[in-house]
Amino acid sequence: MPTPVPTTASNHLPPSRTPSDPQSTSARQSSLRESNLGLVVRTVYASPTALSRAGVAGRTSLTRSTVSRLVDDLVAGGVLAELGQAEATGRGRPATPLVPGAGLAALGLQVNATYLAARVVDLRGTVVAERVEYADLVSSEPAPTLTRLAALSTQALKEVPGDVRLVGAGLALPGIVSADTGRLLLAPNLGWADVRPADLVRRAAIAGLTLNVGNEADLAARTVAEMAPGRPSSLRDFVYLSGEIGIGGAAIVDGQVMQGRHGWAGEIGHVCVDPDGPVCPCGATGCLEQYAGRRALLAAAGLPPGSTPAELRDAARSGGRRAERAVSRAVKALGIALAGVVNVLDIPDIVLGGDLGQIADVLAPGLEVQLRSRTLSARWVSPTIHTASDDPAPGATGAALRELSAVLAHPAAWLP
Amino acid sequence: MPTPVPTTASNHLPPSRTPSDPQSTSARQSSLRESNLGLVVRTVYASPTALSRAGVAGRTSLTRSTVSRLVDDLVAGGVLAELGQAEATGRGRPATPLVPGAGLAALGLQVNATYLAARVVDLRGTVVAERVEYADLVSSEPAPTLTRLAALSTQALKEVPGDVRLVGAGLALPGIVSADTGRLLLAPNLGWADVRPADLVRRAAIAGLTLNVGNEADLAARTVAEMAPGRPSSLRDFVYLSGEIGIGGAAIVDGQVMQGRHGWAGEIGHVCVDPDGPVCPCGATGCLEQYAGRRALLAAAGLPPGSTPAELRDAARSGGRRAERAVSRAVKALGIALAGVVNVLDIPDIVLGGDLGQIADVLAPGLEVQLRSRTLSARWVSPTIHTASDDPAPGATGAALRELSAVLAHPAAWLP
DNA sequence: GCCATTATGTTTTGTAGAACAACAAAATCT
DNA sequence: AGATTTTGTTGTTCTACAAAACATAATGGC
Repeated sequence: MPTPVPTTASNHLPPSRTPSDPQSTSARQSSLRESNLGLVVRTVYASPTALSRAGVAGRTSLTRSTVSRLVDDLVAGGVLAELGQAEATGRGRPATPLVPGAGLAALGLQVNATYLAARVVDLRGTVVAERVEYADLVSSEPAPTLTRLAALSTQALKEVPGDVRLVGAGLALPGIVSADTGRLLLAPNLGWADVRPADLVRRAAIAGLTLNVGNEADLAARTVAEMAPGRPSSLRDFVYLSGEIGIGGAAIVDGQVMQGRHGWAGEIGHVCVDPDGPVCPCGATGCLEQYAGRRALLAAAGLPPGSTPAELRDAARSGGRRAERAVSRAVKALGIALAGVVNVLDIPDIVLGGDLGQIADVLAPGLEVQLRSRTLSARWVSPTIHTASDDPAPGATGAALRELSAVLAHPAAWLP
Repeated sequence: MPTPVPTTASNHLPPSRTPSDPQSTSARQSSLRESNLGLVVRTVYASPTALSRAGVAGRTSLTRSTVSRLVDDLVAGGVLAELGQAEATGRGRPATPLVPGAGLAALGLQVNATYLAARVVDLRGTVVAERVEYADLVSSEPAPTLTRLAALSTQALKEVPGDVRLVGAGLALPGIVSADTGRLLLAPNLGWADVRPADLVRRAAIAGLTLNVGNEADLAARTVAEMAPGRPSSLRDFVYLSGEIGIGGAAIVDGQVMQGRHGWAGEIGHVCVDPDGPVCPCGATGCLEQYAGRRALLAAAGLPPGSTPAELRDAARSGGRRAERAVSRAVKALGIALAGVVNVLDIPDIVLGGDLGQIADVLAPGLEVQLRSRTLSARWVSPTIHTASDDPAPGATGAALRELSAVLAHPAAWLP
């Protein structure tokens, strides 16, 4: 059974607001060590090839002796591991390659309108265990749904080897979330409002850990920003669009999710695209969702509500007139909304995920044209559309990644 | 004459991108000291009342002895000063009040469509010297304009007492700026493109310092975020709108200007408000500027192009039909654009500056209604409109503040 | 095959900076 | 006047890193 870490599990989440000053707390000797532990860990994790102690010393400006001391502790704590086989590297004593440890992992859960998912991901980015269950959760009840999710989680946890320690549990939700109180304020498509998931999930189903909730798009965007824990992808700044029934979004700046004042940033789905457009359940008019959300797209294309995004894409590609019109209407709306975002945020890379990722190839060309003509910065940097990999439940992975990132940020808390 | 600091003057600007990891460089003993020096400085500066050494020790978790050592060095370097008179504070040995030093100051310059300005601001926020010259700089020539600015700067520097050390020089420009190369890429209203101001201003006019350029709205927003160097105002997160001929903007998150990928974030003036709206010189259609920029407002109100914002406001308040219509058209456009920004950034506080600040009282009521109906978060946090204080050249002050903030961030670099 | 060379990793010693504790200073309260 | 209280200073101890010497384990030249 995975062993929870009671002393540190509750306070390992970064504060809900991004800290402005580098160190707002006093620095003592131990902070030095903590900072350098983090530096060593991040250096090893970020490197595409396995580094040795000397390699880490070369990349950081630490000495070999210091790195050695720190690495020894990190290996003992399971954050790093020594790869036994020394690869032949020319002259000199062969190096001991260092890799992320496999002894620490995190649990990521997700509730979406069409599925439930539970995943356990370790520090290497390996999915240790996984359960996904498809279901229609539109206008569902929170309690029974979360009970089903807990069952999935329990099943997944049974598959986790006994020597793996769980460091945290996260839950991705498609709605407005108050991370500090652990409350889901509103999830229009689930029909949920003011729910505290931690109260409805048995503690045993999450290995006794505190359950940290988060917005689905924010967490899914993490899977784009990091290919594995601590290993940044080539995109450091991008806007992620999560197309489902509604449209969620997140802005990633320098690899970090932009939270905003309350953690509600990224609600691109309700940017106004046309003041005279259709009324949105949110109360405003002409919201992006009313043009590029799943329901709006399928309805405009004349497809039955149960159709898949792939069917829409195929219809548009094979010359279906209504499908083509629906797509070009969505492209225009996305172009207006995203151009505004690019102008305001200065982030010219857009990643399409969820439904929008699946129809990205019919959206991207027109969208790039729109963005080039509507963004001020296009004359210097051309906006680019990317497609997210089609993970069945990116929010679950992202929730686990968020928990694991706490280990990389402050490894000292997880050392014996 | 002010003495430049050659060894540190060139590299005291924060990197153009916000650093993601707290310490990406190795921490040694000296980093500890640097960090704590910064902590002490920020604690003293941020406090509304003068703190003693013991007071600082109480607020930070440093010991009195450590604070004492650090404060002694900071006083010697001019970053802090001891206030002679000990105020009676009850029992015990009277405390020595610590205040920001007056020995360090920065130069802030500004070029705008209607004026040139030069200011010297010290660490206490006192304007040591100032020159403002009004002029019509629409479609002007960069070289002669910057020569006039240099003359203003030279005059202002003459007024600076000899014992004041200048730590940096900044220039606020109304356009797209590439901070790392020191280049103004485009300033539509000045008619400037691809200008390197540092090449056109004599070094003597900026006391031999390197001239750091910045966007006017970004820098003006700093004057709202800080009432004095290191003293944060009550607003920690807000969107600043700088209404001039064009409309510039900046988003401030936790007291820091959001830069974006290239430092071009905040271009709210070119957010699309109506896809079928008028064509904008930028190439897009229905940009906010076409509704709420000065020219658009005056034209819609039927006032001559040379009119002031105050005249427009008075016309609208005294029942001028066309003026009223112009204002309500601008309110609607601002509402749509700002609602999008609030939805994406989760920053419900808006500060109106420049022309928009002057007509804020006729804009604010309607604008708040618009925002309440168009933002998703309004049901939990009501969006609020604020007005910036009517500083004649907020960009110049902000440019100086940015230079001074480098001293507060890394005081060690300025100690003897 | 043996020894120089080279790079990795460990041990030892030195040092900087903060905590801790004791003390000196300067006021108020009784 | 003496006890009390708070501020600021002066040693001493402790911790973590740097620097340098040393140990280790490979390759390469003869």
